[in-house]
Amino acid sequence: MAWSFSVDSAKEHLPGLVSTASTSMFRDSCKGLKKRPYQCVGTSGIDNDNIRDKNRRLTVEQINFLEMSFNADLKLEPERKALIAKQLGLRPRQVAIWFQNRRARWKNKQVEHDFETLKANYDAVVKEKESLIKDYESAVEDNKRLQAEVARLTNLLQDMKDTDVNNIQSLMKEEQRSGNCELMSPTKSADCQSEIDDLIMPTDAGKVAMTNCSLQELNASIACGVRAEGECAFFMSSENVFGSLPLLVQQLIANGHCFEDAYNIYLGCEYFGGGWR
DNA sequence: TTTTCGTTCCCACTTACATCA
DNA sequence: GCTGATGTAAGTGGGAACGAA
Repeated sequence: MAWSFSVDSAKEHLPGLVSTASTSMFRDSCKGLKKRPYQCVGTSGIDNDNIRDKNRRLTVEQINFLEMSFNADLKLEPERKALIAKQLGLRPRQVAIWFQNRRARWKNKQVEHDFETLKANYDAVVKEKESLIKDYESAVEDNKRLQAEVARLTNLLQDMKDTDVNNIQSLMKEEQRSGNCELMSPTKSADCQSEIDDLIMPTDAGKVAMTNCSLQELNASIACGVRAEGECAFFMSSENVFGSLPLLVQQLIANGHCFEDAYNIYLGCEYFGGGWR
């Protein structure tokens, strides 16, 4: 195909539409494969209709009308296209192209919006995951600490059983005989056997109440004679706190054990030994 | 009834140009 | 005035749908 173009004649006939810059581009672009109608004209010369369309921007009014129409319906039926084209003074092809490009822009916006939504959801999930990991690590630490405590007490108890089991049992029997422990006294124990069983010898070892309670708390619980859930349970006379403690506990404390360990050992003997009754 | 062909439309991608900082 | 980034009108190629022959 032979391309024929005269820049001078174009400038002469269409001075407002053919700038120096665009004409140089015009020549270059004609060497490319993709050409616009206004760029490469036939031997007949300039195509005035195509030149007129040179990347003409739509007016604000045209765009507003097209936007309104687009918002009403993204698709464009042939009848509507013809009507819009007539109303705006555009070619139906231009209206169709505008709708195509507008749909593409709309789709891009949708993709962006979807991306933002997904990103927000992802961030929330990550945050929740971090929180769960923190909780898990805290639980692992607690578990380690409790296991160490169990091991320590088990060892302590084992040592006591190995060395003093006979002594302990005799002490406990002596305590039971003396009636020092209210609930464990012969008279009380008959009435409160089920309570004692629940307290001292539960079927579930985990229910044995062993907590860190101070001597004051201990005294208070003794005075009230009430065993709150999860508290150390002493059911003894309250005249003299130390003197009312089980003999085993007294002896352990006298031997240098702290109160908590002494009482835990006492309960452990109750639970594991069980032979004093 | 099935096949073929032409037309139209749409989409994704690309190009060329206008505009702006 | 030049330049790069961005927005937009329009070109291109391919596929789908549809009707006529």
